[in-house]
Amino acid sequence: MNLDYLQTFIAIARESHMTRAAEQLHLTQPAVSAQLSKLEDELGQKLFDRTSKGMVLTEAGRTFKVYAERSLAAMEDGRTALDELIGLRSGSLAVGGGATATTYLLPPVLGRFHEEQPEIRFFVREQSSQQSIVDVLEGKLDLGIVTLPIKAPNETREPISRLEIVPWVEDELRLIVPPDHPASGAKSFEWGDLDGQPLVLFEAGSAVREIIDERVEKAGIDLDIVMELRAIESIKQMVAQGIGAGFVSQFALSRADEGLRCLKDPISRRLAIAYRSDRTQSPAARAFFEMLQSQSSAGSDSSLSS
Amino acid sequence: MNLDYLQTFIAIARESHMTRAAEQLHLTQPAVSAQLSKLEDELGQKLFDRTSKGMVLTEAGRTFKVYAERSLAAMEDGRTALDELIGLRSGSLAVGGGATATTYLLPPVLGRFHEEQPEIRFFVREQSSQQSIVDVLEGKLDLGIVTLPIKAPNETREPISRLEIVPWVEDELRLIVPPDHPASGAKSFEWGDLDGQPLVLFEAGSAVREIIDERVEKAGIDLDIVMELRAIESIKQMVAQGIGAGFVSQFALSRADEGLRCLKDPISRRLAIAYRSDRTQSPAARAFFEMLQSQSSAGSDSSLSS
DNA sequence: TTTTGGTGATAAATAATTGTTATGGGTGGT
DNA sequence: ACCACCCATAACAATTATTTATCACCAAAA
Repeated sequence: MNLDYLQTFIAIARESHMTRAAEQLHLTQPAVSAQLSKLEDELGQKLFDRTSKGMVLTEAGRTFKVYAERSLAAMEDGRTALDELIGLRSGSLAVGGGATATTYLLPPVLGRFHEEQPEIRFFVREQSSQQSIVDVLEGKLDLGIVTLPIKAPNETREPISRLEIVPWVEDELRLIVPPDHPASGAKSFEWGDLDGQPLVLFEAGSAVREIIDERVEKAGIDLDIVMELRAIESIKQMVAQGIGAGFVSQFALSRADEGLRCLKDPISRRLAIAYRSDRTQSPAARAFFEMLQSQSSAGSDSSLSS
Repeated sequence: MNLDYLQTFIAIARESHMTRAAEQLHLTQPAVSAQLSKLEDELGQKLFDRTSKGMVLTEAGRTFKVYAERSLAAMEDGRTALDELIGLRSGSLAVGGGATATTYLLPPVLGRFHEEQPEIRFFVREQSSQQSIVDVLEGKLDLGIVTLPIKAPNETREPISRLEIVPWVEDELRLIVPPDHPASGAKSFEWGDLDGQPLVLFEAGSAVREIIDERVEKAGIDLDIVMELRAIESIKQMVAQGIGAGFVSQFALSRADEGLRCLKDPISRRLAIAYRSDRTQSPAARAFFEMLQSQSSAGSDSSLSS
């Protein structure tokens, strides 16, 4: 059963005239005649009475017309819905990332995107890079903002082969210290300065924590970790309260020169965008991905709010 | 665009597997593949991501699926609606007729029909035979109960050629007189008896009145028409009140032997069923027509209530 | 009455679509 | 490295749709 038949049927009903309907449909009259006959055969009932003046709907025809129009309208709506997806006039976007990304990097970009495409709905999930990778592989996320290097996950059976990792922005971790700390006001620090000092760190398992742990081990010092937290703002508050020093992303600091840098060996990390290259990206995801990339190259300042 | 494509699309989405979908559809895998490709080409977007494990809906696919199902459901509903028409589980029926038919003849038949086909809706219109003919020709009525002979109408441009007139029941007009009338209790009358007598008759233009007028003229007598009415019951009431004698259909009388007959030349008329033979009769109309015919042959008694 | 103009239906040839069989490329598991 | 399974593609066959030309029919006009 062809939907064109329904279109033809509707046209004949509208015109009450087969030849005129044929012209409108850019078909010849015999073609229309054949289409209608097939439709009638398939439905088992005559839809029109043929008169010398034209076509008159039978009761069956009047009854069926409603449903034919409904069916065609549904298809038309479907086409429109797909066009809206492409035109970013509808659709949704799921993005995952760590605390730094979701708290400081994504909001300005999301704000700008939302301004341009107000009809797109967002889902932003703060979670570990590992979890973001898994979710991207399983299709739960369109895009994941992760810290490099990534480790292959073992919690999923999805193949990792087509996971695309595109480097995004470079981040540097800075040491922040309480106001009454000896190093307060300094521009830099060395690992030896931290030996035995009380520290407030991200909880184990986070990407930031792993970087710190690795550096600490290399420096051969002992840390006095007095607190493990999940939120950057919490760490900043704890440090301000004098509980200890802590490491946070440069993007979490209001001024670019804030925080102490490790001069000899800057604690840098690269954030990347992860997605499945073997899955069709929704138009919204593609558009947002491109905005992410243009933002990273344009604004090298810490806020990214350009 | 073929509706089978939508069916195929739905099947693939349901199975997440093209080959399995093909089996269910009794097609080969390449056929299904081609259908999906055509659908995707027509919509301008990929509906599935092809993986080594099977098919995964894209956002476009998820979006479109809703509309595809809606379109298919509408067609299915349309088929069901047509089947219900045939099975007399839905539909409507418009019948027109004169006072005798709509008041005394149709009710018992309609009652029986409604008992058998309770889902059919009726429209019964009491009007002149002329108007019924016009309405049948214009498609406003499925069937018309008319008094023979019919005259060609000139109020419509519809061709009269295909108007089918099927004789139905024979009716006899009887004279009814007031209780204190000299002829009260008699079985018959002659036209001479009515000369100068007060009479209560149907209004001019009705089929019954035309028959009476014709006979009166032939008999060469003068009538004292004191009242013209439209409803049979009104005439009976007026006669009962002693206002004058009147003519009514035998079917309007409770007993078959009631009323006075014109022995020498019974005032008979034939009622007929009119319909357009060049229009498809709805299943309900056909069924009702057949019931009308079987009733007329079966019950020759005055009530037709068998 | 015959004629004429307009209706949709039909026949035959052609065009387009659809389906099948056979095969290939790619991916993931053994 | 191979195998099994997925879908895509190619070539051919079958089916379906469309066009052109023509017909039968009806109604209105001559």
